[in-house]
Amino acid sequence: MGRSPCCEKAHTNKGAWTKEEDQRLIAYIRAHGEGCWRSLPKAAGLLRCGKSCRLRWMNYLRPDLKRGNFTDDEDELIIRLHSLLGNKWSLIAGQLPGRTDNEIKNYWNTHIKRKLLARGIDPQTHRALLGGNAASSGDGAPRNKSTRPAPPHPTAVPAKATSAIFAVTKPPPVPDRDSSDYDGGRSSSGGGTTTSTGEPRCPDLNLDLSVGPTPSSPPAETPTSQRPVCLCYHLGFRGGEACSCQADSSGPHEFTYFRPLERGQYI
DNA sequence: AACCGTCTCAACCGCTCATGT
DNA sequence: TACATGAGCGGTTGAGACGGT
Repeated sequence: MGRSPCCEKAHTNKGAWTKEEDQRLIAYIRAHGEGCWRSLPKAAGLLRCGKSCRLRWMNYLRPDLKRGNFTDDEDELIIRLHSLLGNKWSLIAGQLPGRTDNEIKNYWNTHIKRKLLARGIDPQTHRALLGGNAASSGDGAPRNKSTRPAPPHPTAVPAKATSAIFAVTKPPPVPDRDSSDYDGGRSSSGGGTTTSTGEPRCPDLNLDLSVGPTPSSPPAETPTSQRPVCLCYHLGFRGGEACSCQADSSGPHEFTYFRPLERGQYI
């Protein structure tokens, strides 16, 4: 629709990446960082579309990726985050160091949906399934080509509002492009969820739920209803486990805490 | 061993959003 | 302000792996 293709498709490879292509991409990014994806393939001598290079790097080649099975804790965290955020895979991935949005999305579709259904929970709404027909609401039949996109998540933030509402409290910018969580400002790797050492950074759960511009001026007696919300607490992490929001409350935000979820409780 | 159905996950596609001019 | 461009996101696809018969 009037938009030029992202690359000259006639001269690009498609399908699985070869080892040689991987090596070229890795070598190029090591030498030059993740610059302009559009021009990267040519510069790196790859017959690939820039998007394809980015995807390959983000989902497979990044050195900080955690390969292997998801742990039960990760399962539960994904479920809880999904109940809050809906299909915002990049946001969810941002809370799981070393995991990619694509990986989580696949894992959700292949494992967690089924797990929730087995628990009698609708994977889209996170509510108890009613009777026998609830499984029809976009359940574990991802291969059905007639499957329509799931309806908007009842508890999720509307897609358009995400950027305004979830103004993630970011750490200071790190100029080092080697640190693979660099994302140029908005990325699937999650607004800097991990440190360069791979440590989880719970402060990134300090999602600012206030509508409108990210608060930048000092809050003079911020009304409770307008305070940022600490989701760590809601997710059951407050109090030293992984959340440092409380410590951050000396900063510009004074957090409002959601009551934590109880065992077996979903939103 | 061969066939077939199912599952998994890397990759693609089309769209939206952010940014620059 | 409007438009162009590039980056990123989420849904979908398809090849290969796997398990059952």
